[in-house]
Amino acid sequence: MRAPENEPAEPVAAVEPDLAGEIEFLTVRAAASGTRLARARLRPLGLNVRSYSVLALAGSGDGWSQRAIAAYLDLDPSQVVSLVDELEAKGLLTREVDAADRRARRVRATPAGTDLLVHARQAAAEAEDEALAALAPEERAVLLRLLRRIVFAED
Amino acid sequence: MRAPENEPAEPVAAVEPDLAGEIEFLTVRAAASGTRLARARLRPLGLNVRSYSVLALAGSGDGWSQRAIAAYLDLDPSQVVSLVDELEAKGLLTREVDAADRRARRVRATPAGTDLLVHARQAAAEAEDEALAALAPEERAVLLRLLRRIVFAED
DNA sequence: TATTGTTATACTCTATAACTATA
DNA sequence: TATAGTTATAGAGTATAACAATA
Repeated sequence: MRAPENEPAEPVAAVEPDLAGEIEFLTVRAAASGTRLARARLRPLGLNVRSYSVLALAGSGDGWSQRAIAAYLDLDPSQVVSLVDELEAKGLLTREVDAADRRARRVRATPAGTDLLVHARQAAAEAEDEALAALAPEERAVLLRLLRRIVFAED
Repeated sequence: MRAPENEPAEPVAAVEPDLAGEIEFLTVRAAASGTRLARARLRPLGLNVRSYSVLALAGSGDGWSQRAIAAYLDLDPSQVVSLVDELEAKGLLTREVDAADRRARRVRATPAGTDLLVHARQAAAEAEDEALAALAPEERAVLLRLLRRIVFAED
């Protein structure tokens, strides 16, 4: 699967493929396979990757606004609405008007949501471990640091 | 954008968010923003990220089969059909029956496709450079090597 | 029997625009 | 005038199943 069987013995290409040398290409592939693994393990819990992410935020802090969730997850605020709707309908989180700013809604996990989150985090961790099986712990730490730099432009 | 404005002063969470510590989460975010940058730069050329990838393979080697393209790009073979259809209709590549295996089609870039590919590769390189602006060249090399290990399970 | 390409379908994810209620 | 949430819609990406031609 990693290489085509029909690579020519003597290349005559005017342009080399070199996609394997493009970080963008590899990042997209890594993200896709990681998402696939995570999705498979979260499905039995009734979650997908995005609803898991929202639930994880709802289960932390003291009530995220939907705007803050959208910013943190790099989603459009309109996408957060349906994710929160879905989780609220399942009784996994609550959405309450913020007394200090009545435009905003504070999203918090319910006890049931917190319980599910424990299992979901375990599932996500297993998926990550499987996706990164080729890397030693120190290498994973390096990767984590580099990705943080890209995503949050920090360090 | 990187952090919510309403992080509590004194956290009371039963479960920490910690998504920023999950490589899966960061990889998906990095892939999404990289794709966004690449898409914006490829659009004026009439390409999206996936049609660019297929064209890049068609412009290299001596005629990839659609099956090999699917395996290399981690796409379902049925998805390759419509991508090749689209590029063929634009005259950017040809699809010919393989004489040695009449089930297979050999996909090759036309001169017009090769010309466009030169500009598309430049556009992709610019998008990558923008996406990785936070990293020094040596760090990009490290990232590249780690991603290759994950995606191709090699090294 | 197995594989290549194909068609079809449904679902998930992403991008935009417009609207409402509050500030 | 700007911001938080909402609704609606369209497009891109992904997953599956079934089929014809060929091996």
